[in-house]
Amino acid sequence: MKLIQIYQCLCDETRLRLLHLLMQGPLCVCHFQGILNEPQVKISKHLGYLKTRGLVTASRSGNWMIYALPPQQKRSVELRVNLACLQDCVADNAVFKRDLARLKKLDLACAPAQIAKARGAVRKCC
Amino acid sequence: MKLIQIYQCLCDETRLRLLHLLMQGPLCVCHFQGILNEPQVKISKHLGYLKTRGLVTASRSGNWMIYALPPQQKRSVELRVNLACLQDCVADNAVFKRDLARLKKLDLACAPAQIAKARGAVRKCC
DNA sequence: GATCTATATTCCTTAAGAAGAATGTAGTAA
DNA sequence: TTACTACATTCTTCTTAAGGAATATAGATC
Repeated sequence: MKLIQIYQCLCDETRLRLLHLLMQGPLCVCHFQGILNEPQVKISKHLGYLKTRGLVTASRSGNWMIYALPPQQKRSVELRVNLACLQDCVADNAVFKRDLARLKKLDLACAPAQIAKARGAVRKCC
Repeated sequence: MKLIQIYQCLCDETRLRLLHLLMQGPLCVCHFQGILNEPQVKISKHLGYLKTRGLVTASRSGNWMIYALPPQQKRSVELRVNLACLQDCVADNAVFKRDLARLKKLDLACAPAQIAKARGAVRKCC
């Protein structure tokens, strides 16, 4: 069942944090590293786990891999409902709030690669 | 985090079916056996898993163990939201609908022990 | 006390998952 | 070509989990 796979993705804190951040828009691996402050392997493997189960998509942009949630119209009902649910549940959580705060700071210094490129932002954003 | 434990409970189909049935009210192990058509060990162990993580409560009534969701006011926000979410997600699923149908049939022949007792129902309900 | 019933626990096997170290790779820059 | 950057994969170790067979236990019945 598809639903089970969603729950499997949701039962690890690192993955919850990744998904939570992705709800704000696409990001590349180095952004996650900076925000979560976790080693690259760990981030990369969890993103792979999410990708295998269809919860995120990946696309390359130069050296960067851009991860994103599937486009709205492609999200299953189960995914949509559970993402909303997740957001409710972690709204007051310190870790998740800090992640969001860091994301906002990051956005000022360095937008996601897609956007950064469009803006002609500095190359070495990560 | 408490939320993770909830998701851990939700990522097995058997446990989803158990929780889904419990949303209709308390049940004992033999009821689950009949409805899910799964061996006793399996049911019992999954109920134990749920109990350890606080998603269900257990109380003895004679030979029977009655399992139930925690009373409404004792359910965490996370649990409440996720149970509602689960109910939405499986509403159209054949397996879960069949479980509900069987539960209703079961109720006619043999109410949960608590109720059965109160009604003076036949002893050997399981 | 002996037996039966409903349920739990233990033991075993197998598989999946998490984490880190080391290494590989695709694309960029010089 | 060489070197660098961002990321992925492989290998190993450890832990958790699932399922079934066999056995144990608590309470009811005789």
